[in-house]
Amino acid sequence: MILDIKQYVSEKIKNALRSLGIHEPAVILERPKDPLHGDISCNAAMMYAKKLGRNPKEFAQSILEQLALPDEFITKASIAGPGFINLFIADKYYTEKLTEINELKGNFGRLNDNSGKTADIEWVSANPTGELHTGHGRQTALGKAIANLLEWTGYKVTREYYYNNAGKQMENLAKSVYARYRQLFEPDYPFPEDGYAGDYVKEIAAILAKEHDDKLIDADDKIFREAGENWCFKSIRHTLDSFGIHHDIFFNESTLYETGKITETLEEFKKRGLSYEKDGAIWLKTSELLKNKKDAADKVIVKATGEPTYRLPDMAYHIDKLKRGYDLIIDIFGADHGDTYKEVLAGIEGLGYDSSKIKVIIHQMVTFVQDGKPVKMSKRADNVYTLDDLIEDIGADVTQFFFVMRSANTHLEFDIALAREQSDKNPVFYLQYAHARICSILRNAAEIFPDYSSAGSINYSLLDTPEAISLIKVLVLFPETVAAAAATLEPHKIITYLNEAAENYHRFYHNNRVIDAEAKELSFARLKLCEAARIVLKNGFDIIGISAPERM
RNA sequence: GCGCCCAUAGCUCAAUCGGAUAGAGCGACAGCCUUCUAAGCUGUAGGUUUCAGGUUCGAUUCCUGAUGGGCGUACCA
Repeated sequence: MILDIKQYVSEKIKNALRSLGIHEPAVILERPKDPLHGDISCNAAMMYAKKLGRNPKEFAQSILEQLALPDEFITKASIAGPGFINLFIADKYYTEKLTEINELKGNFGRLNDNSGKTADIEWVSANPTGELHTGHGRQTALGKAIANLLEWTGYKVTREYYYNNAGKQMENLAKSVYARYRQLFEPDYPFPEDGYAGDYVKEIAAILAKEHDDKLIDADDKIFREAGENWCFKSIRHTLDSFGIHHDIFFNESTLYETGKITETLEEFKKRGLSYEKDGAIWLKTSELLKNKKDAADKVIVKATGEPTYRLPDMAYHIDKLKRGYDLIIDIFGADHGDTYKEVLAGIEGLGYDSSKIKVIIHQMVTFVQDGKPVKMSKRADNVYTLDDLIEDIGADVTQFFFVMRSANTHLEFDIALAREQSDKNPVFYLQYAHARICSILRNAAEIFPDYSSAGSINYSLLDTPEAISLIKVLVLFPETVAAAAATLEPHKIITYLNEAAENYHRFYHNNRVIDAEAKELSFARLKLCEAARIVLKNGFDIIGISAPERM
């Protein structure tokens, strides 16, 4: 018996509504918060009673009569509150679901809602002008989890990094490297006022000095730019690597120039009368293109110097991504980019492209706190606390978890002291501990019951304690949790769910002795439940991007 | 000024498409280890969901306004 209980119930209620005169009934099913309200509740009576001029509770009764309960899967039904229909599902349904979990293992929770579709997610995309710092952490972690989440719903996912090694910022890096290099020979040589102050620039300069001594003092900017770029990019990739992130594509902005896509886009704007010249620059009529026209000013897309501003290549880039034919395109930015992406989307829409496939995730800023006080971890200071430092300090799992545990559109307070804590206070360990605990039991079981792994049929009906039933009910919800999290691109929903799963497991463990040499049949059933719990936790960890330790 | 985001327990945050008695963790207090991992479990205390209206059978959720905070408002990205 493998069936989707929600679909079963939904169809049944729809039929009941049809026979009561509702032509195209929409049925919304929910899981009540209170277990006393059953396993599934339906608000159809309240939704339709008014249209029919009937009392909701009385109408609920009519629906109930049409349902002909109890049946094989629904053991009990009741009407409660203002007119909810509450249904109680047979334990048998849940216990047999365990078989499904244990068979699917690492695939339990994988959906095929989007199989055959492709998605592209572009994130991090920091310019190679420095190391990744803690401010990059949130989007780095979010992108990692969201990419996983999309894969779990069936998408074939391309992970992409937009790489910009041209422009003013890079020149600035070149000048900064040059100044540091020259200072090695002339300590009084001035450092550019807005140069990159980080120590890493000195490190780059030192490498150049070691290789070339002072022979580069009159050398072209290019050599300093390249040295800087290479060093920074290597550093960024190293950080991503230690975070377990691997991009499939590093899309170099310069290719947009080389292939003529920038000029092409610009010409198209001109042709459509969406741009004009003023003060030597080319302006885009963003005030007309933006949907929210209030106070929207036109923006420069080509500076008086002839160089495009970031907007133009960004638009050409998104057009390129659209043309690649993905079903879904995701960008992740911090709140400081909140306005600019709208200009980019408005621009490409102005050129006739459909931007509805592009979903932009804007996450709010992160404050690092220690002992209740904000801690500065900015890039401006000479001694920078990098993302690498953070990972080294608290570990990749904790870093990933803390950045992903809150909804992206709310400000994140990152408690660095709590994150450092290798104890029960740390919410990551609560989850991982549950996993390690299960692994330990399974190891013990292998010794005590050598025949467990080859056991034939399992008597799941022995899983009849409230804790066991409650745990199973939570485990069964994993696939729909994945669907819900993916639908809104919110991986924190997985964490909220995993907390509930872990909590239920710990309670089960505490009240139900798993291994009992005197009660083999019961032990086997409970071990199967443990395995299922382990699978769900592990799969959830895979999505949010943390490890599943077997020992702690 | 204008735009976007946010406001929920002492603190950090959840809350299913608008659902029933708003939930966790931390902190506080009180219990549970001669049994499979106590990084665990159990209990107590803690709320006018910032405020004022509106829509609805029903609002933390949607709408309007106010207040407070974050981020933008570049010929930087």
